[in-house]
Amino acid sequence: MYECITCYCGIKYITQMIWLISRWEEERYTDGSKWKFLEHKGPVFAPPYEPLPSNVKFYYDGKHMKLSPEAEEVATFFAKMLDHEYTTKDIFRKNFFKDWRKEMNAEEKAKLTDLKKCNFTEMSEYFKAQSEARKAMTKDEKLKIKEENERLLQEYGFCIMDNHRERIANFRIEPPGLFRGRGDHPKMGMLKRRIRPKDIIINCSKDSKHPEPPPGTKWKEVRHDNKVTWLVSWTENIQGSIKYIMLNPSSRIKGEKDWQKYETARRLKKCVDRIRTQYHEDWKSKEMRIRQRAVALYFIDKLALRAGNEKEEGETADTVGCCSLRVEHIKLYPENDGQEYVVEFDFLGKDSIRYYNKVPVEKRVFKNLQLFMENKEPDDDLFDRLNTSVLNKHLQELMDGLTAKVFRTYNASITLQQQLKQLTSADENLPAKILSYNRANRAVAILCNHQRAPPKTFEKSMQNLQTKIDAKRDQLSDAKRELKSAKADTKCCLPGQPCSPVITLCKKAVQRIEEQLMKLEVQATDREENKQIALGTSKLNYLDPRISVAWCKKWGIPVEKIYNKTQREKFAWAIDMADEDFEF
DNA sequence: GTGCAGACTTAGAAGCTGGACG
DNA sequence: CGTCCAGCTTCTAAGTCTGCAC
Repeated sequence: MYECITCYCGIKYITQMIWLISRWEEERYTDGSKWKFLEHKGPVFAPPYEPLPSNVKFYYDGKHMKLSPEAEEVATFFAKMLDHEYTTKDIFRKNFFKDWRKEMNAEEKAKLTDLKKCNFTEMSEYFKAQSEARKAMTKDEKLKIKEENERLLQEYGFCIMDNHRERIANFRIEPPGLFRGRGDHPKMGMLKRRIRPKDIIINCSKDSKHPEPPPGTKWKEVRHDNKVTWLVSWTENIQGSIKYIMLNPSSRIKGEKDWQKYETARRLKKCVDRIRTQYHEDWKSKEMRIRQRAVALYFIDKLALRAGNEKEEGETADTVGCCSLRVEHIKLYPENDGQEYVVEFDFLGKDSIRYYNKVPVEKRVFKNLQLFMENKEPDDDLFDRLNTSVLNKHLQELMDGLTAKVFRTYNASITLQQQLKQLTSADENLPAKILSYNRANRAVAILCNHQRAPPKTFEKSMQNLQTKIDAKRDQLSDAKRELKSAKADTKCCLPGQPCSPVITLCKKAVQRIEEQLMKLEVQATDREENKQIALGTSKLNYLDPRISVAWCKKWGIPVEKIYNKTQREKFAWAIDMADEDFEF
């Protein structure tokens, strides 16, 4: 018996033949519909607020004060974050206090006027104790919770879309709390409201069994829009944007889209030379807007910058992408460290991650940049005649489906392919090949500027690893010594004659330890090189998985070595279809 | 063109867990 | 058998891009 591998329906089949036509080859809709049938159970709401036990006290100006449940709940959000840097930031505190006051009753409002006089430490201690208690639970208790989670997952975590039972990505509604923006976000600390059934729009097919709202409540709306893929939506109160519940990356609908994305990038591969020639030409255009477009496109292509949409000032952190670069974000050096025409980039990109890079550029680009910056203030737009919509309209004319982000996908994937070719050598063993893979992955992560905060435990874990390596070295020299003495003892290990069993054993031991040592050393190198670089984002979003699958097949590397279970599920389509000669 | 809503992808951090290790 | 931490999972913010109204 074979269980269905194309979704989570659990149907058992007698033969595997059924998958000769895999789900990736099922017929696709041509009219813009995303599905014909959609049935699900709706979202899981955040658990209701549980008031604190009466012995956990809040103090204002040193004096105990009993808070109303509404005010108390918001206070606990702050208390839970007390150890976080956020709560020391002025904007966070100001926003929090303003929103907290809105939840207070008249009496509280009159009394609580200064956040500095609020003492949340007992609350904070209480939550810490709770989390300790959770950790200290018995196996049985933990198992119970696990089973309950599993039950919830089985009931709410799946939907039926067309003929498949699909996993839902985020079936739980975001619980209320304090907004944590990234970087210098002007709204950090604001209260994220609790979402109620009357905020929720349900999307499902007419002929499905509609999800029921909790007893005594109503949905905002139930609609049947098969031109979109979401199951549930609501409007969030911080930015007023819409949030969605959608399917897991393993689903047909996400997988097909992902596949399509890489196919678009492969089409770019076929015409990228032509496009490059054209923008080189356009640097000479007599129209300023065309020159700006051409220089911006050059950056997007060469440096894998994001498009850079305009953002509403004061609503979000001040971050930029290519089209929204300002004069203050670049510096020009006619000559720098022996190189000519160097541009220094220094700006905050998505998630307020700093992009810093010094790159030599063509003379024409350099001269154009000088021209664009003439008579401008530091906070003026570098490309004042350009925005993402103009740029994307132009790209659309160059190739069907071409937008700025396709360049990132294309350059990431082509870099991986080329790096793998360059770095993999046939005579290396498995750990070394995997190191090569990670290095190729790393080259892409650096190109895309995927950074992470160095893990808090980095230094320590590096030290631990070094200790292990030292121990392994000692072990190796011991093993070698033993081998030597074994040889001396038996004397005869003549050519052509089998060694004594003792010697064979010793030799095997040495070999095994050498391999273990090698593995540890490789691990140390890998980790050191990875200190501030995040590989996950590029692996998940930019690298055509078929390149990796082909590489694995070519070198006989089990795909599990580079993709964990979740990743294999997401990339099932690629694992299904790529053979070792796949070329991006 | 511009502004905005909407839908969807991309992103790093936080939280959790299971397997290695003493 | 308990501890610890790396790797995985979850979370949700922050982008991109399209389409529509004016």
